[in-house]
Amino acid sequence: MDKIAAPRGTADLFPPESARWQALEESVHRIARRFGYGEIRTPTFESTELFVRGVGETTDIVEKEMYTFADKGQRSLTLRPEWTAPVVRAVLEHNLLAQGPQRLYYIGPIFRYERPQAGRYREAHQFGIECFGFAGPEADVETIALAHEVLRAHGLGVTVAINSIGDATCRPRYREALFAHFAPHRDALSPDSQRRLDRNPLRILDSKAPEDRALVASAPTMLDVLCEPCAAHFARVREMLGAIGVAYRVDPSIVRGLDYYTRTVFEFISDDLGAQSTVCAGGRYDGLVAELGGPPTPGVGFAMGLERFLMILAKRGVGASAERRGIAVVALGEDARRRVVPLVAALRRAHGDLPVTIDYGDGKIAAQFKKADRANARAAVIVGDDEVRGGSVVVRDLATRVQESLAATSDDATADAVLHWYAALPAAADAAA
RNA sequence: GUGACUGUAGCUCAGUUGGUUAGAGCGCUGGACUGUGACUCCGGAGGUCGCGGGUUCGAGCCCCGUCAGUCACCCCA
Repeated sequence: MDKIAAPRGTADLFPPESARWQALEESVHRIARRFGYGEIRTPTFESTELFVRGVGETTDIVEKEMYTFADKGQRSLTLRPEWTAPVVRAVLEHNLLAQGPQRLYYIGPIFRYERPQAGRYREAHQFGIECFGFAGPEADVETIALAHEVLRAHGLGVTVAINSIGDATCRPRYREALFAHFAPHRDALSPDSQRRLDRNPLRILDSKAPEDRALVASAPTMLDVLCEPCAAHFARVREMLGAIGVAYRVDPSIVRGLDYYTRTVFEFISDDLGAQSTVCAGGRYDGLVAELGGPPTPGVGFAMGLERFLMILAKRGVGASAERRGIAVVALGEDARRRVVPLVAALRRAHGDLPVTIDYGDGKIAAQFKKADRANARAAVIVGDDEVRGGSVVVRDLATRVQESLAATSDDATADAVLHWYAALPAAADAAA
């Protein structure tokens, strides 16, 4: 087969699926704006160095998942595997922090070289926010509240799982405590966890291996070891989440994979996603801005996987029914078709919002009605030989099958008459009943 | 990167222990009905059986490779 297919782990998008994406994107823009966030767009590729420093040299993303290439000038570039590092880079490059705290959101693709499976693709799309300049727990809560609102706005009742992974003071202590707990039982751990023990003992906590379960359950939790400022911060986060009515559950096994997180981390999890159950995840990253060469600046944010979100909505059948809307122009014969072109233009000009379609083919009237019906048009405007001769158009309500004849004069006047008639139609739901 | 399962029409799928011109439903299209969507009836188009190799007198079916999809691991949105 010499047909070229889309690369592995990528997908084409077209109607009616693309309409679901548009609806989600619009709602996400609206909600971010409502929280006072402004959109940031950054290049699709960046210097490889940005991700190595920003995400962490020993993370899986950097070690094996990046699309890295050399351009013709021998620069090493990488397709964006995540948004936080590029956003920080842009904020620093344009010195936005000089103007005070920044609330930014983004929506767009990321690229990771992974084996595709449910909810995982090589090109995926994320919506997320980054809030810079607020060290207090209010910013953590606002971030969680925004994510919560996006999910809630689409009818998902969700509980956020939260944890604190401490800061530079207490996290090293916790690593030691974990190591001390697991090391004596090294041989009893799963092979993966034996490896984690040396590289990053925190990762053992979310192991799925059954042989690890008992040891994980008896392990000390981060919350036992938190330094006093971190403990106070976490307590305030919990208190305020309760105050704004966001349901949460403390889950000490949440550790997050990227190096830059500090203190609060959280995940929104869904049962509808199979093994990739996280639809949205984030946390605080107070060290990242300085790490990338900026002034020490606290930050907190999240990333939401749009494919995963849409997957949940599809599974729940949310937003499945499209309403009947718009006008299909039916022209019978070449003469009528020619004369109807200006009328179609006038209809589209007159009312920017209604879809106006026309079939330029030679199909007979029954076929054209069928197409209009399938396309979910509400009304048809019919022009045939009789109408051309008599100076009229027939307008038909496709929901009730009731039709009438309107006088046709100038194209603009006819368009007005048609739209006036359309505006008076009963609601589609009533019409169907 | 590891493992399992699956690739037949636009879609969903049949296809007997390997055996003539590969089928169905839906969709598309023409007609019955020469200007009205449903239903019914009759006709038509649409397939290099993912691709490459092998075994065989003969492969959609068996074997190997490869590409892709699906699911899980690792990891992550």
